[in-house]
Amino acid sequence: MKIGVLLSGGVDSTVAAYLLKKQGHDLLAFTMVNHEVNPWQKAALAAEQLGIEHIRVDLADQFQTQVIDYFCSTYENGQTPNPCTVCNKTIKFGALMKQALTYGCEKIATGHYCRIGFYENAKHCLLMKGIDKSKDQSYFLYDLTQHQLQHIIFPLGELLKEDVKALAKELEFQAAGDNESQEICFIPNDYREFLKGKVNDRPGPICDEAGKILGEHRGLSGYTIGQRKGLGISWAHPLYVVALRTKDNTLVVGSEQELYHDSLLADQCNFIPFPELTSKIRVKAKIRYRTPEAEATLWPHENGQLQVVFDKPQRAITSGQAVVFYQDEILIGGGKIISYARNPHR
RNA sequence: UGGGGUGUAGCCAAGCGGUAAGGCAACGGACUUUGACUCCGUCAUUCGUUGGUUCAAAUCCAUCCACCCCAG
Repeated sequence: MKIGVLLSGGVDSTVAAYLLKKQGHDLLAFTMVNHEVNPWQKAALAAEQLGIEHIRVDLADQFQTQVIDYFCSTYENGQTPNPCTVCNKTIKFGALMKQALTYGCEKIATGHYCRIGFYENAKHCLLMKGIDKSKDQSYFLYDLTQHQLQHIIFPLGELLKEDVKALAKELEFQAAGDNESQEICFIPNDYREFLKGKVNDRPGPICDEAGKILGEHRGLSGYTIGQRKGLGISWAHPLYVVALRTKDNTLVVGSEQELYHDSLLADQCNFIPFPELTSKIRVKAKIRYRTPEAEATLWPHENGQLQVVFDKPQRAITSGQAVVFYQDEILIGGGKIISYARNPHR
């Protein structure tokens, strides 16, 4: 089979490509050029080591409008963006996949720790967690469509990260010694620096919920719900960001206890095994990557929105982030958090 | 210039004669394909000043300084 591999040159994508090649597939590597920081050299080196043809796809413009502009405007609105989910949907498994398909590839492979399942005679796909639960990246893919999933292969879905790492080392891949940390791919280090001049915000007051002024913030885009570091306020107990009020440019802080809420509202929802939610269902929901799943009930809401009611209050529900729903291994769907709320069904 | 009170790290603060707790903040690291959280580590040779008592003082005494409160 002719397969396009999305190659970054890191451990995961390199090993993914290697495994497919070993299986005898006809490979073509694709690396996108997005902005400033790009791993082109690294990817090129990996492709050379793998002995596969490498194609560079310039997606800088699309990346700018779809991901970076979204990133900045979300911060400007007092929300916290999740660029990876957007990039996966519109760039990696969007524009880049489209390109790869024009080269005659039947499938696209990446180094994600996820699995694809099938049902109804392989007419429909399921997105499932990777076997390695500590590395599972399905969260970032909740917004993919059936069409996208049908063209995807995840060679690492059945593997453990440590085995992948060991294999990379054994094969003497250049990336073998790389550390995990990626941060935001288009931002070298500090996202706050990156936003300077791109986001229109200014210093303002830091208050508690009673309105008492405790300090000054450096612009709301530098903060997110649940954040503790960087407030610069010494208090009897740690203070956390509880709300970003754009209307009066105020950062509201409070105690940890004030971060817990048992319900949220989401929109722009996507469901993978079925087109839409028509009645309530029980799921396990994740309100952010690397937070344990929590028992919850999903209720259809007006305007295609969704009410998520947790059995137990969740910490720091943040608008702009993705909520993703699971039933066992299967990713049911997800949406974008608009707000937290009081449980209306209690 | 009468009376009372307080002065311990950037902030709050324990200590009350035996050789400087803790919290917050900050900084560093770990974790991490978002932003966070979390975790680990670092952070006063010194207790407003200067003297004195004592084997030993942040702790007792005196002095001066600063700030606060009440009276004028």
